[in-house]
Amino acid sequence: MPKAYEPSAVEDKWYPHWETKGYFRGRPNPAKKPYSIVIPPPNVTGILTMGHVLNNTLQDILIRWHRMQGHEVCWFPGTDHAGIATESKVERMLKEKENTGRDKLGREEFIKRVWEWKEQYGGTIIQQLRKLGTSCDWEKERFTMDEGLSHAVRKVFVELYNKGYIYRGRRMINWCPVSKTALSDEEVIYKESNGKFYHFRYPLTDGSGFLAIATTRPETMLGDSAVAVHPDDPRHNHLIGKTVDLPLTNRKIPVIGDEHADPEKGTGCVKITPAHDPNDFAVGQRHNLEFINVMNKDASMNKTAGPEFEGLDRFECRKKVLKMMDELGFLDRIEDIVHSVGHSERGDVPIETMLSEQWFVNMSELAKPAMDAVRTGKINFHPDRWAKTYFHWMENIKDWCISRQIWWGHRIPAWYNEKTGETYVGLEEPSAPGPWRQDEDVLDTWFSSWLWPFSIMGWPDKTEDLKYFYPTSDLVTGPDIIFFWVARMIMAGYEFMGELPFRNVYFTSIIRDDLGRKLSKSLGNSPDPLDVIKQYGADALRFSIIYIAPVGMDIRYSNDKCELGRNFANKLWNACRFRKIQGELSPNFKDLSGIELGKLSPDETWIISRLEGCADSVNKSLTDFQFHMATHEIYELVWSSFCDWFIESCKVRIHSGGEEKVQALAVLDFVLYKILRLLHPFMPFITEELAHQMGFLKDGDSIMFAEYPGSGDAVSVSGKDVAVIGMVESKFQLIRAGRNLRVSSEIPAGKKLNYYIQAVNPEMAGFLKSETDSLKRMLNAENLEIALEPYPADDGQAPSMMVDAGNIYLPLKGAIDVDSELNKLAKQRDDLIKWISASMAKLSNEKFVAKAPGNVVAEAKAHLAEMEDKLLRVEELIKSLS
RNA sequence: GGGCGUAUAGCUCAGUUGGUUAGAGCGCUACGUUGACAUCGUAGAGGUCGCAGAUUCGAGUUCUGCUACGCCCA
Repeated sequence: MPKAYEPSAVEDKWYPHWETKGYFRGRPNPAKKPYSIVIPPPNVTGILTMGHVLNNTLQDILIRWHRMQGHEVCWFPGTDHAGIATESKVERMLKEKENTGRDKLGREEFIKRVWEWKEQYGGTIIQQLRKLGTSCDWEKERFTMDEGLSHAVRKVFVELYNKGYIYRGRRMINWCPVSKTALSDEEVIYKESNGKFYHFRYPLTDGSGFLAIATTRPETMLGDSAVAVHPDDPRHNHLIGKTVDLPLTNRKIPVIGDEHADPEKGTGCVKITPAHDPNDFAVGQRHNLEFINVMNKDASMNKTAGPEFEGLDRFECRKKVLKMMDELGFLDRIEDIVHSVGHSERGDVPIETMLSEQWFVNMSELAKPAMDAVRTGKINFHPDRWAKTYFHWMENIKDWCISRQIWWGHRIPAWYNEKTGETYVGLEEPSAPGPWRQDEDVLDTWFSSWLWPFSIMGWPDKTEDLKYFYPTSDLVTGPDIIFFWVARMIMAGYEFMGELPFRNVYFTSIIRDDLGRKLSKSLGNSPDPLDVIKQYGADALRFSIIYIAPVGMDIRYSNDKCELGRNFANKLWNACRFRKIQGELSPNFKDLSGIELGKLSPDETWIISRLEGCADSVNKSLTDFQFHMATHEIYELVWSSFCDWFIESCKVRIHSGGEEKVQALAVLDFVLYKILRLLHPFMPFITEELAHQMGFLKDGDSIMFAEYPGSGDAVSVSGKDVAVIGMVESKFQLIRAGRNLRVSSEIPAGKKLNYYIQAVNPEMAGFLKSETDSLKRMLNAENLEIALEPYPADDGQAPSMMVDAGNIYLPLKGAIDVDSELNKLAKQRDDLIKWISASMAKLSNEKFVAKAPGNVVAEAKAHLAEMEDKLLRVEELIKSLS
């Protein structure tokens, strides 16, 4: 074995092996319990990001953990077609490479080109996920535009239409002027921006004065159809019924009374543009106003805006309107404000709200069972506070705008009869006499994603997979898509399957850079996971990112944090390397068969109990989705308990040879194999490699299917063991004190020393004597004297340390700094006195004794006794020096 | 404006139903290549747990208010 672990060759070897052997396959098997996860489908255009790394590592941990527990496991992978993103990406490519585009090519040809692009470049991320070690059942990979999934989309559309949930209507929608399509409310991102409040005067037609209004969007005044004042506002309500001459147009518009006008805000007058603002739309409906659309689809001004403005971009138009209003003397003043402006997710420009004919889903009925499921705990969110966010959205759920004015996606299965105007919605083109024209629009990508948990399994066919693997077990995803995806999947699950889609939802943290900034392409602070894998190894990346992920908060990540995982892998590697150097594998490594448990050394009992405890709490942590805690447990077990203490102390037993060595090696093997299995879900590659290198597994076997350590298989924990384990801990504490004496006396670690130990009681003396060899080795001592008496004064004075097991002295033949030694002891004495007096005060408090639980009082008493005992010992040490 | 969250060591974070002297990793200091590992070892320093109250025998932990920062929704 090389001195350092080299991940890349190992990773490149095992992944194809696992995959070609079909180890990732999940097939319905009535003899086993099913466990399934559907991947949150990444965009087919996407590449692997740190967010995917975190998300998919967590899923793989759950998947591998359950697989090792003997469940029939299936992780369903795939990608979504990301309508707007993919379409604009391909269009950009076409423009650059061939100087052509969507409109030049025509619908059919353009879609053909997108498919070609998808076949050639799409799904990069699927290959990249393999580098991470994800054990998805790749034979089940699906794409949201596959025929089966498309059929599911059409079927759902038709069903909801027939139920009256889907309708077509002219409503206020969010419009992206760059992608030139409608968006759902969720796709609008509000950003705090600096803007201006422009104060205008509109002249009353009767010449009796002006109405002062203010707007952030002057260009929309061209579409104003009223000015509203509050009906109870004494300043203005006498004007209701009059008209104003809308400047820059030839229109007279009415002054209306409506409660939308807030007397507290500004002048109390507000301009009403019903075709370009959702609130004004409502006012327009109430008062039967004109809906005047003044914009084109690219947010330039249209003919209705007037000849002077037609064709101008909305921001150019704003400038022109301002200039002209100023010249007319109608511009009062301009005020700087900060307000939040809706931006389009993809185009990153301010969206337009406008009136448009679109398809919608009425969600109110769908939401009911979905809310019940979370409320009654059929579905659990982790961390559970996300349920509050969920309920807030669900209780205020709005109709979902699902039509998009793009070509890449599922075309809406609606046809219009060009003669009769009749609308037909169905799975196939209508056969009735036409001519029929199919709706031009496609559906929101999420309208296919929300079916993912069952469409991926072949719905609407009643497949074996559906029967066995649905509902899925857990879902792992980001909280940013709780509305887009999670909530809608729950609704779809109940509506179409009559059942929940998953039982647990784990919301991941959001990854930021080490300065706390969001990772983004434009900032250039987005590490490429493949580079990280190359540099540190996939196991290291996986382990590190889980280890540093705080519970329910954002992760601060930087590549150098992967050193933690890399070093840990190397530590494990070298522990195994050490074991290999000692000789052949023990035949009873699996279960210690043939070794009499009563004959285990105290250290061996201790490490086995540590191991069992760790396995228990790792299982518990994973059950509670506390991944971070699980990695900390294992890290501590391997590095500290196993390597620092157990391996070091067992060396003396190995070197002594004979039966002791045989047993020591057997325990080492037993523990190591368990550690590898415990760690496998987190670090799949190195654990598989080491399990084979060590000989724990035969050539044809995989650690993927080895039994996961758990509480059922404890080798020994009895009352006697508990006492032994406590003594072992005391021994380690004593060793630490002895080493401390060496360092503070500035004696090189390599120099052999003599120690004198005064044990705290005969039992401890007996134990320490039986542990002389291990103590000597770990203290690097030449000689060790263990007694019940204090260090004899006639040998001169000696620096000492007091610990639970007793006092340890470092005889230095007079070379002792009595003053500093006395200082050290005095400090220890003062600390003890402080604690004792606090402890006594507590115990003499009658209320404490009366009200605190018995065990707490007993513990406090025991503690006090212990402190008092220690104080006596310290005072004796001080006396011996002075 | 409404909601959610966070504040503990220089940094990033743990800290179970309140109960001994509050922990880890990184960083820092000193020493060290002793036959697994310098991707390492040994030892050490470092915290009035954001502020102010309240409840309690007892508060990092519960409650109220405040401050600061972050996210979501309008």
